[in-house]
Amino acid sequence: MLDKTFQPAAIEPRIAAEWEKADAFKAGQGASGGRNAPYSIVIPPPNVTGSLHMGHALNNTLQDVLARFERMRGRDVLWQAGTDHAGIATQMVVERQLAAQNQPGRRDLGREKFLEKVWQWKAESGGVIVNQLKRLGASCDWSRERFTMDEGLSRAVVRVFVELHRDGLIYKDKRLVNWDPKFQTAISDLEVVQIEKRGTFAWVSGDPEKPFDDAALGKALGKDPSGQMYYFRYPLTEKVAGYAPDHIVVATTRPETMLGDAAVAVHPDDERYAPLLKAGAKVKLPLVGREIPIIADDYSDPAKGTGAVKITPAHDFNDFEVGRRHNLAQTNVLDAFGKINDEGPDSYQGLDRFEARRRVVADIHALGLLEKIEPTSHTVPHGDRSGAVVEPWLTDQWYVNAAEMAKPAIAAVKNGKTRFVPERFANEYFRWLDNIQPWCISRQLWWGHQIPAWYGPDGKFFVAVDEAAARTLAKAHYKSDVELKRDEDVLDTWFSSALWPFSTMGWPDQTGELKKYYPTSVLVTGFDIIFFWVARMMMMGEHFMHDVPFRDVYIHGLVRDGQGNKMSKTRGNVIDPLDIIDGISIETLVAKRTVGLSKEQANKVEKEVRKDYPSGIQSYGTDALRFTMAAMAAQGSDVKLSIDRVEGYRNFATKLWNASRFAEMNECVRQPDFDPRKVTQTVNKWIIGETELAAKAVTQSIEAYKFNEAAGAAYEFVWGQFCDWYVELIKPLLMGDDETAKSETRACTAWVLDQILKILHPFMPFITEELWAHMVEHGVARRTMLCLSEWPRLDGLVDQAAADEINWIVRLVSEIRSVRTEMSVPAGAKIPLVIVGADPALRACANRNEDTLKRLARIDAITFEVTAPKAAALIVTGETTAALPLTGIIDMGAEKKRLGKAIETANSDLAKMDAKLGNPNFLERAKEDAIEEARARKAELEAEITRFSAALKRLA
RNA sequence: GGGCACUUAGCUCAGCGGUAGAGCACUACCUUGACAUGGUAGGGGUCACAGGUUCGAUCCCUGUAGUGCCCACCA
Repeated sequence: MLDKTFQPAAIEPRIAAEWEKADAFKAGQGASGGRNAPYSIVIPPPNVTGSLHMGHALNNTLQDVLARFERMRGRDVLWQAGTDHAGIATQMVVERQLAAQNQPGRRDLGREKFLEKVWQWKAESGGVIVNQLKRLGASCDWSRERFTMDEGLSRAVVRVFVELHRDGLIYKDKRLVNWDPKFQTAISDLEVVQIEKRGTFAWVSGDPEKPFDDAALGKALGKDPSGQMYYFRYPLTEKVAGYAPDHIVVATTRPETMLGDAAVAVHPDDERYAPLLKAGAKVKLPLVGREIPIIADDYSDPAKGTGAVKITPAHDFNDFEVGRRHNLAQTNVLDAFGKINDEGPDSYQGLDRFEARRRVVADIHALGLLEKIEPTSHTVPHGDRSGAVVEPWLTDQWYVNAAEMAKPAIAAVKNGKTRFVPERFANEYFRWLDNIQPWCISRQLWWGHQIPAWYGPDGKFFVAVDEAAARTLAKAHYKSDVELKRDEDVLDTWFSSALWPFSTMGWPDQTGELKKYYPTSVLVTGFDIIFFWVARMMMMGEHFMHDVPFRDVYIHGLVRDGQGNKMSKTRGNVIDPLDIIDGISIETLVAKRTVGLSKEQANKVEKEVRKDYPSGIQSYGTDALRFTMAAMAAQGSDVKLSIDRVEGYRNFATKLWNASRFAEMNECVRQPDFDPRKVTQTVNKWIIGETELAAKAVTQSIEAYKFNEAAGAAYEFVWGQFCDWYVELIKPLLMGDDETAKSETRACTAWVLDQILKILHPFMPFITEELWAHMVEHGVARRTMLCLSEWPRLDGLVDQAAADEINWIVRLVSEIRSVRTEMSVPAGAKIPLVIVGADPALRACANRNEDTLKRLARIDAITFEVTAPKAAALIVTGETTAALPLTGIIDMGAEKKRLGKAIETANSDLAKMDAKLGNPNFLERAKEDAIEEARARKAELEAEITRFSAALKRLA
């Protein structure tokens, strides 16, 4: 027997173990033994350092819905699992751990020893995320789990690098990169986040009221030196005729970069500075003493600042270009840590860039060359991982010619080889690829794929798959053996991720998997990594596989909290999926949400948490969480997750559980020879037809990636049709003495329940698998697990006459109940029902369903009359008129009011129809259906009004 | 500065050229033999605003306002 309430915790581990034991998700099978077409998905590999968050829950629920659905449809499903080595993130985690354990740090250990530690960490803690994904019920083929740094994938990475280099698509270049001084590595454009800074301090030279002293300097440059615009006077080396001042004023938000200035640029047409250009004037760079030219360049915008702009080719992307045009020196004044290097004046060397900023401003002021300070608002680039302000820095790095590789990637989406769902994300994809910059792929880290380039003594490098091959190349070049040194840098983590769809399938070997499963069917991912990952997989896939990596790209939104806020640690609103699944006490929850926060933040968060969850979070189970995710995943919108919603779907699971208990108690046992086409009972014909419609709706919605509609259709059918009506309608049959009808109904209920379990399985795999297995006790032993059973393919089962009859009952019962409530008839009281003016067919129908009507509407006797009795409440549904004679019970006033209101509503609707049908244009131009519908509605309303009016008259 | 979305019930959101929907919340009644994590009935919306197209607009178009996101730039 099933327990009275559904306890997810009691069944989930057992079901998961059974799936695993049966190798249920292994690629190469399916509901029909994998004979059908392959269906493949590669998982967006979570960071190996990661732990499950709501984004994973959403992402993997959607993938799992697809995988389970297609597996049941008989497709040979490969859902490729694995994790990403996550360069910076992992290196950080391990470094932090070493520090926490007072062990020697990364640099003390040296590269080799440190990497050993990382691998050790990976072996011990790298499996967390995978186990958490399993708890979600993700039906990946776990036997094929891969890691971006395992041997095969590393081989693919090297191969790709060597070939792209050979083809000129990877090259080494010295140019400005986004340099992260905290991690001392280059990062790509995508890893830079812009953060808005707004200053407040203002000061103007020569104002005796406001001297610019140390205190003022502290205010201007205090904690965060961003947000202020500084105007410096650069003295001219000599007086220029036609130009009054003895200096030129330039503005900057990064004063320390002036140490590397190479010129001052003005617009060639800017008349203010024309004399300076004509005279070939120069300025003497303060603090440094270098003479630098005043140049003419279109880059200068006369409307911005003073119209004269300082040019620092080594520390600004625009200035770099200007410098190239004018052949200016690239003076790099910063070292890898963001400190002033030996190119700076002696007294500045070794100063941190922000400290140097203060000093430059103070020193310029001391020289009387500070003109003014204005508050400004500008965005400052930060490293997305480190949070540090990123510096444009001049170094040698490896680049991918992304513009070239983007061409086929763009074409593939343009010509429909790959389709974005929702479509509008294709535009974003194009917009980025159309303007793509070279992709900086080298990182000055240790954890990652080391770049396969070896340097000879003269700095010439040889790119090859391994050192032996490099040596061969070197020997050919130098005509002798020389010592080679491997490039120390590693590749951007996204470089290996970009190969994921084919590297996991064994490339560069020509494997059976590649042949069968590439291109993959669909990629399911969030919009935040369209550029990082999707676009790059497209480039690599097109280049190396000569085909797109996936047919469809389904883009889902972000998971936010119930109010639509981003989940964030400091806000304290991060909901852990496992807490919803397992439940968590309020004390533990508070502790968890406040860990690592400042005291002030922690207090605030604690207050919020205690308000939102006074008694913690109870255990709702995986199925409820998954169903919530699917039900909320409307295309193109974020998912706002509220616990209330999860609770509602947990209740749905309980409802399903109890409906199954009902079936069990009534010995509704699955019959192998049950044929849904051959049932005789109207109610059974009806529910079978409804089952077909529901199955079709769910199927079509999943096919269209409309997860919310699929979940909604299943929910409505199970609760609104099966539980609310079918189960109630069959009770008289199950308790009656017509044995034939009874046994048919039992078999039919079992059959419908089977279809329900199948339809719900992609969304709620645990409870459905459990119920499916449970039915074995009383029925025919299941030959397969539900996850490998066949998806319902139902057709031609809708019986319109049966549907009409059941709908008639449903309407009549609902109407009677409504009147009972309105007339304040006690819920338990049984009352008579009079059907008025029934024709033989209606009379037969009512007789057929006598027991049902009596039971559901609490009727004690049904009689037929030509006219409605006096002192009765009138009911009108469609063609049927019925009356509830409520002598002694009925409140005449209430009934009059009710009838009056009904007439009023009907009249107002009728007026609308009349207006519509009275409009000649409508009759002339509207579609035939619309006109027919309006006419039918008008007739219906008129009939209602007539009958209600008659009733009202009788009461008066 | 450029682009893209969004604005529908108290809240969170679906939907759609032709009677406005769900979940939660709310009100009343009900422990009836699956289920109180339940049942029954109900209240609640000029579908942001203004124009236009159309026989007909919550839906299509234009504009306005507000909100969110992405990209770029900053002297």
